[in-house]
Amino acid sequence: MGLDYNSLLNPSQAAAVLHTEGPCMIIAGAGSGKTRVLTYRIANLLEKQVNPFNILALTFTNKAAKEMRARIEKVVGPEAKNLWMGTFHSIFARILRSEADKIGYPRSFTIYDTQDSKTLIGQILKELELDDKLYKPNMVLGRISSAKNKLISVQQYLHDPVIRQDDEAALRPKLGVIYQQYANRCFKAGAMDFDDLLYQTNVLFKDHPDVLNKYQNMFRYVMVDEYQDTNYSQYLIARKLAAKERNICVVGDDAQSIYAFRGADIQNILNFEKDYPELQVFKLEQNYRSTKNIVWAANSVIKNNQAQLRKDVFSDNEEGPLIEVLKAASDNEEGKLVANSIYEDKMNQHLSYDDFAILYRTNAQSRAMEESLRKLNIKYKIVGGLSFYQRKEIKDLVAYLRLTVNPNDEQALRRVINYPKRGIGDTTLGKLISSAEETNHTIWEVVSNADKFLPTRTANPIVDFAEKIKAYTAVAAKDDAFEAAKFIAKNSGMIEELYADKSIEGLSRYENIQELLNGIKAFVEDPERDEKSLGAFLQDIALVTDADTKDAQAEGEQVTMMTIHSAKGLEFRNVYIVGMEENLFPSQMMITSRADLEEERRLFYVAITRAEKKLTLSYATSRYQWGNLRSCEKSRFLDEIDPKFVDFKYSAGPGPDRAGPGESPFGHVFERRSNLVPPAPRKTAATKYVAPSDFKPSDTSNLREGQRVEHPKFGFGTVSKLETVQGSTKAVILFEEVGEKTLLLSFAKLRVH
DNA sequence: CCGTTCCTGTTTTTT
DNA sequence: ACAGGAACGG
Repeated sequence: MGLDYNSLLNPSQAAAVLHTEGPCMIIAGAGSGKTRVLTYRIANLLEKQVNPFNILALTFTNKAAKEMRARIEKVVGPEAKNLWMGTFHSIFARILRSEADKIGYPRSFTIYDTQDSKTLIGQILKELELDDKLYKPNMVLGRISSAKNKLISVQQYLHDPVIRQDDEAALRPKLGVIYQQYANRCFKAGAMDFDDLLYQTNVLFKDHPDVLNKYQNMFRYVMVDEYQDTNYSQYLIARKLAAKERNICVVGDDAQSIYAFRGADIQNILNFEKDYPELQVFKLEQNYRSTKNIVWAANSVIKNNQAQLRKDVFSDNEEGPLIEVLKAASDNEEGKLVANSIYEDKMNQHLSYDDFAILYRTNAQSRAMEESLRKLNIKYKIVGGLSFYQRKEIKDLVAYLRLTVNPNDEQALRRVINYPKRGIGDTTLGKLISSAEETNHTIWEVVSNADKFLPTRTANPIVDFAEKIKAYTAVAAKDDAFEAAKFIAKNSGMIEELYADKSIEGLSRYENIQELLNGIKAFVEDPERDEKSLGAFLQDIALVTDADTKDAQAEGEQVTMMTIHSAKGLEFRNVYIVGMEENLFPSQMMITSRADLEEERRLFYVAITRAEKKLTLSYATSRYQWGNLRSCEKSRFLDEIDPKFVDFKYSAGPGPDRAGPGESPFGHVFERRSNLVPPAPRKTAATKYVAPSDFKPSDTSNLREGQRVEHPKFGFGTVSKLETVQGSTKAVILFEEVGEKTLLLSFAKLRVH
């Protein structure tokens, strides 16, 4: 065919595409045609008669992989189907599956999702009788996860003096023991968590050079997308695979690194330069996506970060409108302003709702937006949040399927051993578990031989259950995934149970099960799948996220709503970034260290650069949080945008607010004084105290006993006692609603009346 | 063993 | 506000 890359691409893009042999790094600014370059680069390799089976392309999401494969197919035809393309997790899950026996796992190992992991950790904490105030499953899992991502084994963890000191200093000396237990239990259950998929791949490659050799010969060309978001474990896999041919190409943008919390390490970019001194670097700096104003605004924000590679992103597009900033009195009003703005822009400029996206920092923010959009009859879809596969009824059926494929799967077994109810309660389960511990058997071994461990009376239902599962396993061995799942759904009694529930929720649960079965049917009927077993299906869905599925079933025009994290790699004509407030964006958890704050700023940069034509930012001066109203300050990030590119629009209030960004650091103080902006309605003002949005603490240094004060949380009260100990003053205050409280004046926010 | 009520923590992001 | 877990009574 002979593609003329020089006419299809700009000079730096073309250079990156034409470089095929040896290591290369492409620094790709936002909107600089990165996917285009990757697509043509692969097309170029195929044109040079490289076998598609010899090309490995690792992407960040399944969706990105799917998209790229489709684009390559358009250029080179059906050959594209044979490329190895997918996320690190899905590609190496597939490889681990075929090599499982070499590292002692069953071929049909289960993949534990985050919930499974947390539940298991909770169980271990209970068994070890540890204080769950000190050891929070979330935090423990985070610690284990980061150890695995740095390839620290259980043994290393237990013996490393630095780690031990850290844990002891944090008053959590048992973390190593928990890690050990957790790893043991996963192994016994034939289960890997997300991090294991990478960790065990490293183990496999390290302990079995012959296996590594096989894949080195297979993947003669390795490409890694979103390289700035890889962790050490991923970095090492890529490096090992490419060690022989050294044909490795990584693509990334340090300014868009937003997954440090998950172990991503910018260090990997620097490591890369050390590992491959002969490295060729290509910089893509022209942004084709956004208007000049958007690109300039984004640049002015990211300039505030210290840690970054030098890069000059520019745009030759039109200048476009200024960045609009909306100020609202409450989260609900923010929703209204955004919904109205979307409606107006759509009508005035004849756009489709598909052209709009609303981005936020946390999933919880979607609610206020949803309500406002519904009121204006604007259709929307939410990407992310809890996915289809996280619904209770789906997890229940999937647990049956998992158990069928891998009876040792402890979390699946616990989930369904008494669902539908069959008289196996907590006490019995407890006995089963302790029997398993004592006799060093897996729980399944005890369950399937329950009559040997328990009196007949309690053993009977358990034996029946085990027989059922064995029967399912037999069915799954000879039938495809759909036939097996259909049989299991019926035979387990789940269908019957859900069908009997005629409530609205019950109906939807029933429909969800049908939908899952339909999904399995589609999986089995897909002509491009070579394996149609239940095990293959489970492997597939374990790594599918909501962001991957939802988009496929796009129905009509819809506004898209999602977190900024899930918006990565996407683009929309008009973008709204909502909740631009201190402690929300940047998140409260991220403002204590410079590195964290810089990651938040990169996140803001990612958000800004999603927009093609128009960007709107919004914030609210008060917001419901945990059921009560809090007042909020506007985000420091708003002040970081060069004011030249910003147009401030306020919803209401005393004319234009003159305290523009950058001009007055005290802007918000004046804003709060305006009583013309009413706070959101206080529904329960009579019974429950709500802090007014203009609450401002007074100076309490002259506080006297008997004075009446107001507290943002406790409401009104009277000072009954004051005492000073070691320079700090304590006040005992009798509140009208919550009774007596002792507060430290230096911390308490009090308003004197 | 099962169902109810009460209490708790949750909201940072995801493969 | 809300869900999920613990505690308690039947």
